[in-house]
Amino acid sequence: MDLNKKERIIFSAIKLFNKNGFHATPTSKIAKKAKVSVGTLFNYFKTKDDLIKEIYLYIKYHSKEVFLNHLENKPTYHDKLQSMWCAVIQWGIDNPEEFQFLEMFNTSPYKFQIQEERLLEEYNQLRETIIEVITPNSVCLKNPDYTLMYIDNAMHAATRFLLNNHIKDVRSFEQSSFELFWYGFKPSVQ
Amino acid sequence: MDLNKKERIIFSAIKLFNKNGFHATPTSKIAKKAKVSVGTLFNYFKTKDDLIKEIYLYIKYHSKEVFLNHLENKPTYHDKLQSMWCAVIQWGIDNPEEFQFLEMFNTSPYKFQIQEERLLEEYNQLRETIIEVITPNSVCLKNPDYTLMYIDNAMHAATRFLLNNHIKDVRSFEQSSFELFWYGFKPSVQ
DNA sequence: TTTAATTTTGACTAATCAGTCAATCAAGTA
DNA sequence: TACTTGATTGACTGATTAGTCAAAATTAAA
Repeated sequence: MDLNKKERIIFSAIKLFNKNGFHATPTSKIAKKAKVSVGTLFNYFKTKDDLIKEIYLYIKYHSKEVFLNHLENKPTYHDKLQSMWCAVIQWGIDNPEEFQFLEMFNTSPYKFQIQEERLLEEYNQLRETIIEVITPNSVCLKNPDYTLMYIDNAMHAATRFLLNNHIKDVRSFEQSSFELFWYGFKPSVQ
Repeated sequence: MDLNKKERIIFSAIKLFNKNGFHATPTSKIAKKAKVSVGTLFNYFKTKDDLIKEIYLYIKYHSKEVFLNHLENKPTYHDKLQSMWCAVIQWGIDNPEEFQFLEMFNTSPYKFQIQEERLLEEYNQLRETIIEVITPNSVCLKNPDYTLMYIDNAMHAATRFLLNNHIKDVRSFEQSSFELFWYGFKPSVQ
């Protein structure tokens, strides 16, 4: 089991799926891009659907620290969220292909085929932590699961905007996008 | 040109694409579900890719009023946005299949193949209106295009949550989700 | 009713694809 | 070196698919 080879297949597949979609990306092209034979690809992944789902899990496992690491060691919950906000955006900048793949996967029917216990467990831990962080806000408490999803979505939107447009000053964008997220639309009273 | 027949094909396709994805939905199945022959399907749509893109445009044209209609006739910009917020959520509830299709299409490579002048123009008008509405907020003015996308995304997130979870009291959810959007995370000072 | 024009049909085709497997290769071992 | 084990290969296959087209059905016109 050559991990290097397996990862080469995964990364080639991510790029091709992003470019052509799941339907217009034959396994033969993935294998060619990964400099591997079709036979090898099917040694490492049972089926094409399996490959797609494994890519998702791979990215999820490799990116989850991004969330958690930045919730600790900050005094206020404003700072905790802001720190996570910036970290997620930075992850998107560093891994644009993985980011785009996640967006595509999450809106596809594959999403509902994922039932990975270990992943759910780890993310449940993340869930608890974030809920703890947002607890001081009464609105959030009404429906913590919605709030969780709302946060995740807002970070994704910011990252997507940054990736699709040419933003020169990332730091400044992180700042003002978080400000909109944090203060909302109420005209600021300053 | 039987419009009824064309719409039957479109709606059958939307449902099948949502269920199985673009790649695993043969045109033969779409035709069968629409109670039409394959030949007829290809009479109305040049290719399968063409069908997919036409569905997107169809939904866009048929849903754009939802945004605009609710920005007028409200006194404050808080009320305008809230009115739009509720209208979009209601549209999602009334048209869950169209909603899901849009989400799938928007994250797919097809998105970048759309270059419909007329649509861009109509949405540009919407863009101007919303920017006018949000102008009083200084944060939004820094990057109005981001704000626009942020609003759209937040409404989508709320709708998606409502569709994927069993929310009994829609009115109350509309209220509290908009509150989070409007006031942000800052602990309310009441 | 007859004729002409238009729409619909579905069997068919050419192309493509996921996945297989016997043969080859590479690495380790004695 | 000779043998064993496991990974790799890519030509091949059976199944599936997008799209065609000549014939049939339907509609409109005369």
